[in-house]
Amino acid sequence: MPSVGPLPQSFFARSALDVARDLIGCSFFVAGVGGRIVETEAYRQHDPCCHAYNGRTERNAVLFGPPGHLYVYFTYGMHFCANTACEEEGTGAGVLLRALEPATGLELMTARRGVEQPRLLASGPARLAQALGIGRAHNGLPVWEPPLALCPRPAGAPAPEVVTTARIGVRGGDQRPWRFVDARSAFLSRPLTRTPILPGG
DNA sequence: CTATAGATAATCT
DNA sequence: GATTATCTATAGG
Repeated sequence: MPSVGPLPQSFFARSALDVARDLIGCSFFVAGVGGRIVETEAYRQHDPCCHAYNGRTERNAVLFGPPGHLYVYFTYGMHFCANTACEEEGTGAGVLLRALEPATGLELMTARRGVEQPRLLASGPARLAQALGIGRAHNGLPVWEPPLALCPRPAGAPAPEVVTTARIGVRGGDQRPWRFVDARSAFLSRPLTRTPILPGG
């Protein structure tokens, strides 16, 4: 019998690289609003681009906590972004949720975002957070309990073609191939044609 | 199509 | 005081 429940905590107790890759094609919902994940980025503790690189602080504490809890941060004076904490407790690693294909709650997402085109609803980490209504109140919540839900790809749904590129907007223009995308998705924050495919990941 | 400026405030040095 | 895992609007080719 196929499992139909949410992803268990053990899913996140692995390398952020593996989690980021395996999250492509899964679905994420906040209070029933969400869709299919098409873009993620991995951040590991000893990578200078990771918020946990300089050690634990009040802001990044969730990254060092148990895996599978949501790390929400505020940046540029106006944007929230959401990650799932990964690897074992005490390790500062996570996966940034960068884009999803809207599936449920289209009307609410449209109202929150103030745009009409489905392409612009959740194609980018701050857009995704705004569309799903993610804010400080969600920081630290486990993703397998309401109001959050992170569900595996339905049995029978085709496996996505996952491709890796450099991460977007990171300091130093770091070129590690730690961005994971569904190569056939039309809902990426940046098209693959402008983000050269890198080997490995 | 690409490039760049401006918004705007928590966080960290 | 500097920086920021971004987004939008606008200007230019």
